Amino acid sequence: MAATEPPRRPTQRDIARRAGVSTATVSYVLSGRRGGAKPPPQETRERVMRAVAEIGYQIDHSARSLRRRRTDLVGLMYPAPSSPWSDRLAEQMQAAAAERGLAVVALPVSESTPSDALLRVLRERYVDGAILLPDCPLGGAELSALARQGLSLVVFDDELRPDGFDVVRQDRARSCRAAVERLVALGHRRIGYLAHPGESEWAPARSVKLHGYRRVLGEHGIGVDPDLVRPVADSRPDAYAAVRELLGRPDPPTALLSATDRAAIDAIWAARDLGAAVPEELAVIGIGNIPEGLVISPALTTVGAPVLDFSREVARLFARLESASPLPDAVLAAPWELIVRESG
Amino acid sequence: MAATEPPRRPTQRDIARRAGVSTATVSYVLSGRRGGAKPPPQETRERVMRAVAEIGYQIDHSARSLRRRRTDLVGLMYPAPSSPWSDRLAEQMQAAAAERGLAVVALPVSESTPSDALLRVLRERYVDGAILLPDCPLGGAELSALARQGLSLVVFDDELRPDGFDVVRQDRARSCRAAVERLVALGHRRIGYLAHPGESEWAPARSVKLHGYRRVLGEHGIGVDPDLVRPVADSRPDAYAAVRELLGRPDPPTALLSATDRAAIDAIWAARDLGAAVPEELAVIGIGNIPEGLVISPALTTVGAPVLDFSREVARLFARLESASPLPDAVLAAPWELIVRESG
DNA sequence: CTGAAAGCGCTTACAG
DNA sequence: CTGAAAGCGCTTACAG
Repeated sequence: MAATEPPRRPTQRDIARRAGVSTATVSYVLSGRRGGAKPPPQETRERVMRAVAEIGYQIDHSARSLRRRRTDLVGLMYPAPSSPWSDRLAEQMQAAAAERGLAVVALPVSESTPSDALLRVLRERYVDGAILLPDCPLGGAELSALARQGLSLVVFDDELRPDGFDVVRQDRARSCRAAVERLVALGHRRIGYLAHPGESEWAPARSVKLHGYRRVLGEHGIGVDPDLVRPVADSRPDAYAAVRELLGRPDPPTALLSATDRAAIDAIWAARDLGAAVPEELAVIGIGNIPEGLVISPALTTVGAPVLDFSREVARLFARLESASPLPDAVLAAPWELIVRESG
Repeated sequence: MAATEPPRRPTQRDIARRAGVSTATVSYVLSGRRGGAKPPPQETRERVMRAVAEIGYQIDHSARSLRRRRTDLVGLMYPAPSSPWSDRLAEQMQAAAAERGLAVVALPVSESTPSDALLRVLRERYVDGAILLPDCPLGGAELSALARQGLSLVVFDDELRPDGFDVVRQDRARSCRAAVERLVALGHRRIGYLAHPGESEWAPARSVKLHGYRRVLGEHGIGVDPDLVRPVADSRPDAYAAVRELLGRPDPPTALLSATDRAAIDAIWAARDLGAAVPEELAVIGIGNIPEGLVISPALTTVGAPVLDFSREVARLFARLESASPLPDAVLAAPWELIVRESG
């Protein structure tokens, strides 16, 4: 048996030997293309393909990439956990990539382990290009440097200036403020906030939600009651418990803004279970606009992208990837909106 | 300006030239290791590192991989959409990988575009190893072939025999049947099933849920009413609408098994909104055991892994990866369980 | 202590 | 129509 045989992947030399041709011919047959010249004749192709099948040859990605100066891989980087948005984008990228024979890898960056290894995937050219969802740990200078080295990049960010890479603007801060404005306009004065865990320590550019909450309250002369700001994990019993607790206070909030739709949904459950009518006794507005917000009753008022579609952004990445000369920088507008439904 | 300058990544030759050393020395300095010999002296190291910083050099992944015969990349393949389970596994893999200086890429395979390009990531050695969650589109023969070529593989599958790769057994079929058994034992005769879209066309090995549902009903002499089997998309208004419709029938189901916890949760919402008491008037059991099942009230009875932890599986992948000689095949038991809470 | 050289597995202009 | 050869950017045994 071959049990202890050292694993060696067959190479094009093995194919060439077996088919009685040169490695050049093997390569021509496998790639199907060949400069300007005609492809090898049918007979030769068959001999090569037979050898490939018999040996079970698979091309070596590293060698091909080194030689061709491209990896045929694109990445999607996003802060973990995944969401319907990152899932959808991955799916759309994959469809577009498949048409071109490229593969897509997802690069979830965990809050807990902001792995340097993950950034190396971009820096060391594991991929030819990438789409970066908001709040990935890369600064403008670094992105420019990557772009200058030929990496194709489409970056979701509301502040960065494009510089060799494209930027997608969502105006998240504006629409988060609109949500708080709405609650204030509805007459609410005690407005709670379900924060991302650790959000209060984030850089300002990242904590647009908390920042907008504070700012709008301030503008209306409403002080921020720190007791009404609760960090809760995404989609966990935390939010439910926090809302139970908030509603049990002597001076409970009458409205809640939540950094995530999932926590907002948990909040609605909690309110319903406690017999607090939503939105009459507790108005709830989420952030993110995930599809589940449509299912709960009352339907979730939220802030987010109006449609679950990234065709433009995906098209832009591939346009950059395929363009012979560097494309001019683009700014794509994909603004978030306040989506008023029933809960607030 | 360098706007039209063709992007060229600097190489170790550029560093060598600038630092006045050979490329061998650059490589030694950068890698920090050097066969048995001592590393270059401090002064040389500094010169090299200075040149690296000034030029903004980043190593080329393809070239390094080709030479070292390893990519320092591991993959996590799973059927899209992502779930708390795939997220958690990605996070645990990433933590373990980061300790070793490796990166993790996620490989979500979409039902709609079962991309050949994605399989190439495994076949063509983009990665050194991978963990495959259940229902990835790779057969036993193919997995064995990949393993024989030296790919390290840990595969979640209830049927496959390990063969150069390790297998994690969850016994999903058994525990799905246990869920139906429970409903029958509770006296239910009209038991509906919220299926994965397209599940009835899946291969038997993949449709363990539907199959278990049918089989147990058959064993108890309960005919399967096709009207009670509804395909619904994961986490979408579908499930909510389907349950509304089912409960409006003249002969509504008194119990529901759902292929996903999310749809089960939607079902509970729908029942509550219609004033049907859960579990008294409609018992609901989900499959998957996602954390959200704990939040809804009544808490979701479900089937799934009892704890959100993949340390053993992750450790096993890295053991394979790091072992000089091929490890003997392992079968890890990580059985799903019926987790009885309140909803059914 | 350092560098010249070979070679990883491909691709591709080029010569025959 | 086909093959010999150079070279992509690294690493590493080896010679000096």
